[in-house]
Amino acid sequence: MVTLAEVAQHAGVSASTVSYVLSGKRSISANTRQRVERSIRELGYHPNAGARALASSRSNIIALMVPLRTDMYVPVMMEIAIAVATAARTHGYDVLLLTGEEGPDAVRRVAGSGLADGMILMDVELDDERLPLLRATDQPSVLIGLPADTTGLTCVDLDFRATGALCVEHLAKQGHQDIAVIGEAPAVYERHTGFAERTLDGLRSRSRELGVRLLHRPCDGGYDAMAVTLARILDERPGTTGIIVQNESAVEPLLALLRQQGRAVPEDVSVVAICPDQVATQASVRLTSVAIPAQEMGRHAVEHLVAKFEGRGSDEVVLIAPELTVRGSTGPAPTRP
Amino acid sequence: MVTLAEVAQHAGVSASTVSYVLSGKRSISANTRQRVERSIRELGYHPNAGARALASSRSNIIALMVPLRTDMYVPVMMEIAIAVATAARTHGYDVLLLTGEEGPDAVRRVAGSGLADGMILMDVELDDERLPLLRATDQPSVLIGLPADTTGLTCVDLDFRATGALCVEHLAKQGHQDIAVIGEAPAVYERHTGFAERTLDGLRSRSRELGVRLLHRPCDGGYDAMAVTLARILDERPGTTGIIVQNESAVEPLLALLRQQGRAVPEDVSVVAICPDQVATQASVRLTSVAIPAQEMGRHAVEHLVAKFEGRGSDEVVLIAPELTVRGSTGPAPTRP
DNA sequence: AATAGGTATCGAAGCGCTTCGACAACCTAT
DNA sequence: ATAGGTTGTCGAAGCGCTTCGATACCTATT
Repeated sequence: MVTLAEVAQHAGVSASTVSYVLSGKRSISANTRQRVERSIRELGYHPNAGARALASSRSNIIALMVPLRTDMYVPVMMEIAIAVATAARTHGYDVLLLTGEEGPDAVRRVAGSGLADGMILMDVELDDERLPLLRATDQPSVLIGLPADTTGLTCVDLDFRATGALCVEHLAKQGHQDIAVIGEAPAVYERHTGFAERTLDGLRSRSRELGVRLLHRPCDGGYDAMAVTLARILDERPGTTGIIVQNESAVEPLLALLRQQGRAVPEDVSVVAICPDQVATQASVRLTSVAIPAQEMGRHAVEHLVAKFEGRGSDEVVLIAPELTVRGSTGPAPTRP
Repeated sequence: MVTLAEVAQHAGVSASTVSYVLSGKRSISANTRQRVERSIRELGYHPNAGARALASSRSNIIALMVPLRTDMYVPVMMEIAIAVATAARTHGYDVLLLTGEEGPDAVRRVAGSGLADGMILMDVELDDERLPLLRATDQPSVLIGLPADTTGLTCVDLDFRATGALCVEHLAKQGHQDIAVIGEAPAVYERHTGFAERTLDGLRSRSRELGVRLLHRPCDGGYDAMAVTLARILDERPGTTGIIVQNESAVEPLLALLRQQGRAVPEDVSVVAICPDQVATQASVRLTSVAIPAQEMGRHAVEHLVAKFEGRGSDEVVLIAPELTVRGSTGPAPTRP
């Protein structure tokens, strides 16, 4: 392993000079800089991460806590994780992957050991058990998702309330009076996951304002669960003409079932999905949808965290405005025979 | 931040004694050990990761390189990543998430900086550009996936060759003579991804042995691509009665299309999928499938890597035997009218 | 001509831990 | 009673880096 000292010797300067070339924290003459850089290249020098962390008390690592669960939005989670990792690299940080397995203790461990300079938490619940710990340490952090109480926290999320409202609006504008919402798995609501409840909130209040009828039913993914859920919905509200789906793994089963029952999309039923664009465009019907901006969320989270590291941070809630893309699955409500 | 020295003082022992209590590398009297452990608890001490890494030249971190691409198997990748992270924790390691973004340089950077003690590479191509670098460093590593040349490498993978063979066998045994294979996206084959080619290999050689006709077509995910691919297949081989799918995002579109064309599964067409169990059980038809054992692969990879750290490692290729689970999507070939 | 202010570099201290050799203190077998 | 072995503990030396004065030189100002 090549060390700083070896580079210094090779370049004929002192170790501190090499360090300053690397960090740019003091001015170095062009001549010296070039000599040092050349030595670094020739020797194939890489600074030792541990030594660096010890001396500077900064690890240049961001911890990312992803949920262990696999009952929802897996591809989105993955996309966010990759976006975080990629964005972090552009700021000179690496990402440490923490699973839910360890629970809240992971927060303590990471903060205590100086393993990471800060952390990003995904899949935050409304009353998340990690939050008290987070507030207790002075560990800089950013949440992806919105807890009930955001005081003293920085959060990034899609504005799910607005998303719900937007979906209802779009359908109402086309004359749909009876709208059904196919939601996430029941477990997601039982956990009081922020985004699910907020979406529901937006859906309900906007439909109240617009005077349309709304029926919400949670639904596990998969064909069978969807079949049961859809049957119940149509039983309870036979006049349903608009459906909003917020569950990736229910999308395709829903479309298959509607097709099978001879209900045409969008002639008989309009469908709006809340899902990644990839799902919306690859479905058997091009779905009108509100996208989950995974990339953007990951990027924002990293940028806010890095800002905090540099002292320019502020506690703030960043809600990304939803965008509804009209594709082929929505149209005017059929006129009642 | 509490330090070792503070713990030592609090417990009335020397720093080295505390260190030995922590590492267990020298015997410590029960009395002393308890006093030290008590002090650790009372002070809320966490060893500093950087200092530890510097002094011991072990970081207790495993680097995991995931592909950046999102054109295939995203949920599987995520599942493997989580399995790796979880398994790593049980051995006292954390996981650093590296994306493909940085390319092969990441290998150099991680190896050079001592950031990680070893690395796990996912999504290995047959002739992967990271491999020469990996062989050049003495960085312990494990691949998930199989390159063309495995000398000096440790690899873990599902035996995709056997998987292909198994699928053909199952269909042939039921009397299917004309089998179509719906493969991964063309890009996957162009990249020479090991698993895709190996599967194909197994499919081809077994079908040759069994004397059944096999038609392989790559296919991008999504409904439209699937529609085109299926039409071509049925055009070219109208007598096709067995279909093998190796592309998660083609599964549901395929089933929808078959349904739409009035081809019953499994009465008219038998379908075997190569996909995670979750997909197979949640599809609109319970799919006979060969599962991708993501958990097992992640766990194996970590265990082999840890074994290498401890000097018990060996270069070896671990192929996990495929298991075909019969569900409702396969049956005897229809007798030709 | 003397001084102030920059700029470029060095030396040394120290970050918090691991680990090696030393050494008491005790036990056991002669 | 003594040599030889254990066992438990300590002190000190570093691991490779950052960073804080200090210093030496150079240019601009009075």
